[in-house]
Amino acid sequence: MGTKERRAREKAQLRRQILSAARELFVNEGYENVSMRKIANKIEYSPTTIYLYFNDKADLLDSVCKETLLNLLNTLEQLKKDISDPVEALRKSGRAYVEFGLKYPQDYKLTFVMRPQFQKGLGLEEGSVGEKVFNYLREMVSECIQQKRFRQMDVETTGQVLWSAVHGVTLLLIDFPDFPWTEKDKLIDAVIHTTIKGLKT
Amino acid sequence: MGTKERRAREKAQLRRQILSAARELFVNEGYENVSMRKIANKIEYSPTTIYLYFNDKADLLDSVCKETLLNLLNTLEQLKKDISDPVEALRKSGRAYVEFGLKYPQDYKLTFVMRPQFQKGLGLEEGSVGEKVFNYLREMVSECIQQKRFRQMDVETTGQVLWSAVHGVTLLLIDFPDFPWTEKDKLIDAVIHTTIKGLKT
DNA sequence: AATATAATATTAACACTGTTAATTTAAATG
DNA sequence: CATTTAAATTAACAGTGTTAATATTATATT
Repeated sequence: MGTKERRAREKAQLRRQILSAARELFVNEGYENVSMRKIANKIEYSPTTIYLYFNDKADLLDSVCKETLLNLLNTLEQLKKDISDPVEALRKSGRAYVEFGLKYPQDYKLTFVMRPQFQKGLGLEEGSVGEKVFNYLREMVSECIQQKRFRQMDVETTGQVLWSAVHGVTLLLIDFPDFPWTEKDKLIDAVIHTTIKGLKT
Repeated sequence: MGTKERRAREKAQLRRQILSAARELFVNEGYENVSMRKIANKIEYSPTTIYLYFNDKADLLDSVCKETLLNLLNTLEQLKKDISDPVEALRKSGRAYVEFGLKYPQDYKLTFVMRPQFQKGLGLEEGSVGEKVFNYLREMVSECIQQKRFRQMDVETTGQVLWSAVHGVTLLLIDFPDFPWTEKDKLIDAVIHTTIKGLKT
């Protein structure tokens, strides 16, 4: 009686196939310039088939973004293991965050800029992957404050300040590639260093 | 013989009319959701008339953004006059920048996020308004460094760090309005304060 | 094995989109 | 009034997201 399971597996597989085609197109050509028909062509199905697996184009975007966040979360949690000093861990995490954004610039913009524009519910709800990412940040910050390495500002605000800094530099580097930036690595380090210095006791 | 001038005036006026209709629609409904036909309806002309005044939709976006930048520049330069202390001026400018973004969130996103996506040339070229805005930042930062109020980092990097911080917090507040942010003013102050503290000697 | 049932995929259609080319209307000049 | 020039319009094209109705395929039942 494994037919049902097999069908479910097959369905899930096509779903993934659609998702990966969508991601590739979104990333390469931009969300706006990708049509359902293009995605359908890529997977060699009719356009309407997609609607059997996703509600609409925004839902497709949602699912792509969810994957991106999971990806980011994994990257960050890999990193935490090897570092004991909380400030150093935060520094490295900040770097990893920005580098992730620059490695997958379109994914990053899709997730943190486009998605909120199309899907009002911000994707940081209870239990969401987005929330997990922010919780990761919370924990690290909390550690720094508890160990009195940071001045006694509340965890939330401190975390949000850090997020602002890395989010800002990531987007600027993505959106204005032709701007005469300081050497990229130097700038990223300067942003993180400055912010952390500003947070210290 | 003033007919020629009158015609030119009329032409300029219609141009402005199109521009302001476009801005209003872009801002209220989002660039993507505004069609040329919608703009045309609003000004009670046929859609194709717009093409006599602008190359295409992206050009329209460009012109709207240029106005926004001019608006921002004015806001900032107003402010500079009344403040002698350069660090204080920078702090106030940062605040004004973020507040400008929050006051016209759609304009801000249009200018600093959407536009670069649609129009590759970043709008910060020689002589552009965008360049003027960044020059404003350069000058203030330069003052702070010369007066040894900031540590001796190069002006470019320092400016870019500041821009990252204010850009980041502005966009986060715009894009995730439902996130449990620290009280808004407190967060903005924290971002600016932290960054400036991190830059000090 | 043939048939009924359910799951899956497709075709056709709707009301839109940005943009171009050809045409009409209006204004200014001779 | 006639002619030239400028401005605005209509018609059209190829494309969009999405829905409803239809066809096809695979499973379950007799």
